[in-house]
Amino acid sequence: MTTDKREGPVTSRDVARAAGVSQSAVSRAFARAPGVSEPTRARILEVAARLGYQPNALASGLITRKSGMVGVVLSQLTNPFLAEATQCLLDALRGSGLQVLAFSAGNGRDLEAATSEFGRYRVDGCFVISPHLPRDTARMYDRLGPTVILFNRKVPGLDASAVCVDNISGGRLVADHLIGRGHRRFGYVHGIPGAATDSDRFEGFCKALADAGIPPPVEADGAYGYEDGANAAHRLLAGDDRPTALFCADDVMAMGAMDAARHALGLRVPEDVAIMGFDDATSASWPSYDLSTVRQPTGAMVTAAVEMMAAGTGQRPTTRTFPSELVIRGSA
Amino acid sequence: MTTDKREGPVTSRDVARAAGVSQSAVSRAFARAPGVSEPTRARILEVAARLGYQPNALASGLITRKSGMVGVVLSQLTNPFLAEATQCLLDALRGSGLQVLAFSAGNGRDLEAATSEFGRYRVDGCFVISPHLPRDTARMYDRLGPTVILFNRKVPGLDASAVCVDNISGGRLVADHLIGRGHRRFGYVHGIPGAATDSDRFEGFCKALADAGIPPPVEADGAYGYEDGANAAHRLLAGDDRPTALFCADDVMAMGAMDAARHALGLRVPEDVAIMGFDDATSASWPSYDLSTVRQPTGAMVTAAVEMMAAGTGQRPTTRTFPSELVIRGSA
DNA sequence: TTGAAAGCGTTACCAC
DNA sequence: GTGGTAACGCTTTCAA
Repeated sequence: MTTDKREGPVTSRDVARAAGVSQSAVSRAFARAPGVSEPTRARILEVAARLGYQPNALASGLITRKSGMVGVVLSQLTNPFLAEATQCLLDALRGSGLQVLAFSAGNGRDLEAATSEFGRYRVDGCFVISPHLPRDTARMYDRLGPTVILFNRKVPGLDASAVCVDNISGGRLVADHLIGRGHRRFGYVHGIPGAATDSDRFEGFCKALADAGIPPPVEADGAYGYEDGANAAHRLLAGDDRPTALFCADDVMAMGAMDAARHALGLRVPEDVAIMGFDDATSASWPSYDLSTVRQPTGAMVTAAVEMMAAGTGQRPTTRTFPSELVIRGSA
Repeated sequence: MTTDKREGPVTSRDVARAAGVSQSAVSRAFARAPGVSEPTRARILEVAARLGYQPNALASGLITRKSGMVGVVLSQLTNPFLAEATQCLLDALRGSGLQVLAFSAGNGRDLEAATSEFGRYRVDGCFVISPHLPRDTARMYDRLGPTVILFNRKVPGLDASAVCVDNISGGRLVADHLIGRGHRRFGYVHGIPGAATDSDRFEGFCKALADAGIPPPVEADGAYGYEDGANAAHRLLAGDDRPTALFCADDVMAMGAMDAARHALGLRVPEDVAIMGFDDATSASWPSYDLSTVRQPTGAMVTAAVEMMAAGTGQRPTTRTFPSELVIRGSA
């Protein structure tokens, strides 16, 4: 009837008083713990619902030393593949009952800041979906304690778990396909310098070229952005003896390159120049681009990542590598 | 030298012991609070750094009744505009020192779940970037307590703050432009049913048509996805007396419609059919689409949203509406 | 099955 | 300026 004098959210004590039981009983009722009879639990739950009681996750996290949150370092949501992967991870996490402390990291320094914040909030683990991953991240693992899982990034010297696609063989796949189509002069558009996603794809690509006795590709810098691909295409395709095929380290750059080739340079794709990307972002399949690319099995990777997290801290750090799959469309 | 017996993270007591001060002193040193001399603070900070101490945010949140976190309901990261807005919001929040508890909501029910989780974690406020926003959300505000800010969604009956673009005048802008270009037969592709973003744009569009004495558009259903736009184009542009101009409730559907028109139906854009979207997602400017659209001032909207959050709970709920701006490109 | 009591790691209010 | 001490709201023994 009369509202209590207490201000702020209702506590388990309030519920206890109203239900005529002890505070511990309320706690047990909500924890689904034994030690409370079914009738009392029912009454407690009912009273709690009437009062609008919600257990304070901060308090329970404090005492159990488990916050119930996992950190997620995300970045470049403007990149469709990264956005898709992030969405997929968040959805998968929903099912595990863990809350997500999100941290947007634009660069390496942000990643440091992320570890610090995650530490303060005592996250139970953390995922990193970032192409920027400097070596210093090793310290992250040490300082953080809980399980760290890297998405799409394997760092050899680092004591953290990771899921990633086989970038090296992905690069080979592209080269082999292009060679099979008769191409002999190649260009490669780099992703973020130092990222394994870039260097491995490049390595696999070059190795396959070398194996076939073909000269290495001309290179252009990039950082996984649309403009990077467009600029690279301008530079690489301007000359007279231009490459007949371009491999871009990700789909977005490939789309930029295609647009530049077609609309700025007046070249036909794939007749004048073949272009391939990496990721198989959904927009790669749109007819305007119809981009040949290498698919990353995002769903399986995310599932594995969440499983590894669930397996917990006890595990030795492991890297699960997923096979990359060639997706042939019209651009090459 | 010797590691302490304590397991788990180091606490302020540990630091206090090691620095030869009281635990309260450590607290004050970290809170930048007065009541601790500069020399002692320096020593405390140094010892803390050596020990790797980080204040437990759960504990401080418990006592201050401020978790330092804001909830963000996000959805459809696969939609470039939503992804951009989300990224923008997260970055803006970074600057305010607030952590982000992210919740991915695919539909209305998820939104309910979000309020519950946000409640448990005692978030200091929350943002909702979701096109799915059922009426029930009114209860959200009541149950949550802290400031709620809706992004891109105004709900008349609801006691929550919101930032959004002027969707009605945006719809008018599109109609007027198209009419000026001589179009007289129109089609409209709907977004998520019931969303203000859809109904307002539709309303403005129809009103302007009516004002010019032009019959209302033929309509097609959609839900802001690429496929929706493509399907709609198929349906709307199949007949003989097809519309000469299509207005899609967002850019992604417009791109789907363009692709279908061009590649499946063999129509030229804009010669055979003009197509316009809404949002001005970055990919709208890519030459493959070169899409005429209505820009939402994302940056300004996000800034305003964060400001409103900073202003705090004391404020009366307000809605800030931003002007929409026509962006003319090649598709219309 | 139940309740009392001891923390969890902070902040805030006291005296000194 | 400094150090005790009482909360914050919960989980978890431990007796009854």
